[in-house]
Amino acid sequence: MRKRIKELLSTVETGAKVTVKGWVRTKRGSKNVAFVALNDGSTLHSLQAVIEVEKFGEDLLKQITTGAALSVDGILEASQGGGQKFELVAEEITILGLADADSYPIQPKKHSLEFLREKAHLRLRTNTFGAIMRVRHQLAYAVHKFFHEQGFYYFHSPIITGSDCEGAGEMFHITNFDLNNIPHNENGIAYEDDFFGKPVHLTVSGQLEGELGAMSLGQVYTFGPTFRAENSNTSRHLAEFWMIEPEVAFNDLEDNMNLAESFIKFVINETLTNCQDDLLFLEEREVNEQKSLPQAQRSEMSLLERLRFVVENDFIRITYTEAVKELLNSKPHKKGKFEYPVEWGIDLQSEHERYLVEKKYKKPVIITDYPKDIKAFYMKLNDDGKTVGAMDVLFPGIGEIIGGSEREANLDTLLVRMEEVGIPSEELDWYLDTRRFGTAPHAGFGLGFERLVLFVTGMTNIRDVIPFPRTPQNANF
RNA sequence: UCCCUUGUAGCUCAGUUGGUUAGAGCAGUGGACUGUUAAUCCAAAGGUCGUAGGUUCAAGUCCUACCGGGGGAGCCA
Repeated sequence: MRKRIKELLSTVETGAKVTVKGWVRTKRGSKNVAFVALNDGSTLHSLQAVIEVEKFGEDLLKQITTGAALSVDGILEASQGGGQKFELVAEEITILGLADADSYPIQPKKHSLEFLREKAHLRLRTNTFGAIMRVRHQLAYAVHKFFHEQGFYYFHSPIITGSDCEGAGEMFHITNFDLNNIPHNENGIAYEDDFFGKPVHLTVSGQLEGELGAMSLGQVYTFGPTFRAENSNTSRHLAEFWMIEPEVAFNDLEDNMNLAESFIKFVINETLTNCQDDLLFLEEREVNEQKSLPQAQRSEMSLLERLRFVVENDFIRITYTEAVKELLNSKPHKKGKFEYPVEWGIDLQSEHERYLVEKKYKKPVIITDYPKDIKAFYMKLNDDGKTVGAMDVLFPGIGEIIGGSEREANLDTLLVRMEEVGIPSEELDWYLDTRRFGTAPHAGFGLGFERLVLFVTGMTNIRDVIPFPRTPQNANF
């Protein structure tokens, strides 16, 4: 019977006859005996198969190359060698699939992440990407677990959206028109002849629909793919990414912050308890990676220390106004080190956020109550008339990991804001109905799933924490 | 989109102020080896130096453009 390696390695029982199927990581050995590291993806660890050369013959052994798929029947025994607890003494070997050694690109050696990015379909077979993907899964599972246990409902906001005024970024257009022959009428493109009868796009946010869910089911969350057609070429942006957006009726900004903080702590803690091997491997990987960096650029804490630190410490909570005051009093500002000048009303730049998070507080920081002019129309206008009930959660190395707010519940105030920003109210009539009928305070936030995975894995490029990244000029696989 | 940086063997890299036939490690191939741990040892093989122009007696090296990669910025999650 086939056993997964993860199961086998957690057993204490030797002498059992088992079948293992997996892919060859390395083969080594001498004249009489060969050792094959088999990995089946269930765990970081490979199982060493011990193969008597005489018993199986040179011809079979030659076919066992890095990347080949094997089925091995054998006896699980305590290992004679030092590198592992157990090994599988082979009794029968079936080659399920060959991997031509000349052309298989993944070698048992260190590859650069850049090279592996070009082989995204095969990089998943490396220790690093196996670990990342298992952690990613654990985080996704933890997201559902957290919300389910807190009484939230998983709410499926649409991927295809017809509202073209969400203002969260450039949108991808969807059409069924023959692009070489787009129908026109006197007003231009004849959208009424297209599939949906009007211009439609891929969603840039499920929030507005999420609010409808919250204003009926009480508390909901979305967790789905999100698309931005921005020409962003950075290590923190993807054209297709996964976003988590909880929305809670009757919550205010403070509740929202509490939810965000406990949520992040919960999901990180789940990986600490369930992904120890993978996290330890990623921690080691990071240490090796940073050896080539000057001391000043290395992280002060190891990966696991950072994760525990986030779980065990309260996030700093300051208002935008306090943050600006802090920046004005900071050394880099006084010495003129900031590229962008600081004054009340500006949108905080990366360098400002970095200073607060990485230099000043050295903790996750929640900044609230931003000037209304630099935030979205749906955020609740504060009593001062100048700021809104927004909150951004900033993480070291990542920047903004969460953006959220208490929503404007008052219809008239919301209409004024929409007019100021230039969003025609007819476009969002359905959304405004939440304020017309039984409006109530409510709040929510959006969390970029890949940014969370970045933080937990210690990776530095967002293209390495999603199986098949989509970025400008790149949609392979 | 802007700024910086980079492109040499399958991979990771070296290649001096421009100078003769471009090197190494790893992988792969052939062989050796008493249970290996990124096994080890020996041997042969592997290159249009990103592409196109230009400067020069001479270009991997200098200049220009384009293409690809990376980092930073903007936009954001």
